[in-house]
Amino acid sequence: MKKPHVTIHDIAKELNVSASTVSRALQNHPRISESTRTAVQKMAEQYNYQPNVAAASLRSGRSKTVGVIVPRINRNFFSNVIGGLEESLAASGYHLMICQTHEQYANEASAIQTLINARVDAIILSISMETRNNEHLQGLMEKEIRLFFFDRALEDVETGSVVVDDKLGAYLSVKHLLEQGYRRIIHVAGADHINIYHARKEGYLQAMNEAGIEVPDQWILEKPLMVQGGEAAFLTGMNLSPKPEAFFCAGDYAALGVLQAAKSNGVNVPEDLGITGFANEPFTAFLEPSLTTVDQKGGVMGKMVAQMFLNCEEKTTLSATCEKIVLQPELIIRNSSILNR
Amino acid sequence: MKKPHVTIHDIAKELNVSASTVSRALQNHPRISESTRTAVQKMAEQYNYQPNVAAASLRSGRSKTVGVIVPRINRNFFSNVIGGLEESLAASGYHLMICQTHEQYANEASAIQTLINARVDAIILSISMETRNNEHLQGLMEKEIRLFFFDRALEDVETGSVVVDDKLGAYLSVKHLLEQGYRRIIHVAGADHINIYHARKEGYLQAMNEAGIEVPDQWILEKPLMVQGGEAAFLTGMNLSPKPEAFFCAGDYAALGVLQAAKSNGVNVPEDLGITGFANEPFTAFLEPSLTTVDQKGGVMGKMVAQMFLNCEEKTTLSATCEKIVLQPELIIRNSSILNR
DNA sequence: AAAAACTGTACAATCGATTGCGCAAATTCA
DNA sequence: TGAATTTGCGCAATCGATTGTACAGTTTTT
Repeated sequence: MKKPHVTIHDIAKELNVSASTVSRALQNHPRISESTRTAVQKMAEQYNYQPNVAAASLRSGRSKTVGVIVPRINRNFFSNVIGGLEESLAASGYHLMICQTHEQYANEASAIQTLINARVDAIILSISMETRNNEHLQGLMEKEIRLFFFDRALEDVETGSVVVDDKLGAYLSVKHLLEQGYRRIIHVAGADHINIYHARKEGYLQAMNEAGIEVPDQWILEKPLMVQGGEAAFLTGMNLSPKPEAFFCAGDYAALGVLQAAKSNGVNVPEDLGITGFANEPFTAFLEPSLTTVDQKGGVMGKMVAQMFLNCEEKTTLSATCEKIVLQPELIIRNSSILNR
Repeated sequence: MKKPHVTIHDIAKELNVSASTVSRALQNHPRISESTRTAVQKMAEQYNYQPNVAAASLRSGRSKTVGVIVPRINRNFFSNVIGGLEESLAASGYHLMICQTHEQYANEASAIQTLINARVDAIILSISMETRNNEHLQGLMEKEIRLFFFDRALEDVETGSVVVDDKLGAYLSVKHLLEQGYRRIIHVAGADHINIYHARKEGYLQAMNEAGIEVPDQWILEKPLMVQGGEAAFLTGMNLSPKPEAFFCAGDYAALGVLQAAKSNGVNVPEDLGITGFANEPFTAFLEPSLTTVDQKGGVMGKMVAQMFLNCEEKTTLSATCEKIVLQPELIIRNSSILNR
């Protein structure tokens, strides 16, 4: 007893008008009389008519869906962004199609193909660690699919983006450490070719520079930003002499690694060693000591990208798509970096 | 310089055959000769032909997308499930369309409508806290859209589901507490009309029962499973006399609330009070003491639902869709529940 | 009053892939 | 050799919505 979907033809037949009139009435086309318009709309309501997106998409070439590509969907930051995107876009009748790259370029390229194939109206992308060029994005230009970056962006692609001011976040974090009295501050850095990690390093260097502190190369430890990377950084760093007084980590998991290593080596945090992270992962609030970190405003970021896309859709000008929004990060000061003296 | 998408007609023209031949060749239709088949496929490859999903969907009525509805996408468990789903389904050429309910029935109903409207091939659902009946699911039957539940399921709907054995998880957790020597164990429970929370309570009761412990009503505290709920439960529970010796919480955040309240009230964990949670949120490993909890196998669950759906797609029998898979949860024993005596 | 402009609607093509039907050529069978 | 079957492929309808064009009837302009 399958009830088929109601079509405009069903409505048309019921009202003795043509399907095109129904279509126009539903779009509030000016050339449809008030009376038939309301009649059609009432009938559509009554039958719970839902337009067939496939048909509309086929004809119009626009699918009312947006593709989202993230490294991993189950990272707190990314799922927050997706949450924000979903809220804003669903309100305007758009759907989300989600792909993960697992930080691999090949997956990213195939996700792009998949989404082109699905005729998405736009792609919202945060590039993988492996991504260093934009070859895989060429197809989008050819097919005139809009592209937006968030958080991790390729510098040389002219397109809209919403990022957080990573340099500022790092700067604030390091400045805070300096104000607390920590001087010899190690930076546990991420892969330098990713814009955000590069920017975090820059912020670190600027803060140190302004404080008149020379940063030797050994103070910058590029590591995988995971617990193990943090542990490794701790061991390497604590072998220096004089010993470092604080670690500014470009990621929370690395900071966690440093913290755990410090504890198991009998180093007191924050008294003997200050630690700050980056990302405001939920667990950071519950660590002991709780971890100072930088919030990247994932939800807000998602909403802003959505808004940027929706703006572009309204004015059909395909230009003006390359607005670049930079959000202010928020330094969240917790116990891992507070020296009471 | 927009390059339009390549269609079967382009390929047909190039090879001087008809579009239908191209279509059949690409589907390995038996009535197409080996030679033209390979010629078509080679040409399709060369032109990087991608079928237009909208057109295929319109004609065939199947969209090659699956709708997923979760309470919140940025909860660790749900994003793990989605990750698992995405991996398995992408491999078979399916896309995911994701909606969140924010635990509200109205949102769930409208998400269903949205997905019906998008002509998804199936809907994979974990119901919201507010959902108590299946009225909003009726439309799916009429439209013959397959439905699968994961984790949170409605008992009275005949459809496939993958859940974790919540009762067992709770049982194992409470049994572990009992083996450690804790006797007066409070249960911080979730809303009882949700199958999973009901099952966790049952597991608790069974373990207590087997240990010959009578559970007075006051030991079961139904609270919102968040930090505040845990704090409230701690305060209520510790007012009992004799004082409880452990808290088994139906959620990790509630357990965190209990833990924090215990600490700020000078109650030592695990010496004076054992605590266990449920869900294996990432932060639980980093608490002090680290929190004993139950892992729900989110990634595996996602993969299994995906597999169940794919199996149904193969054999076009619309029956046999109501297989019910129950996964074994894993008790993760950490420091918050270990009494060394 | 004739011409011009506007209103309201229908017709039909279109988007791209799928598929039932039909037909000719090739092959098998009697 | 003629009939029956099989093979290979094209034609044309179809899915449902959109949209340019046409056209009759009305209203406005000159």
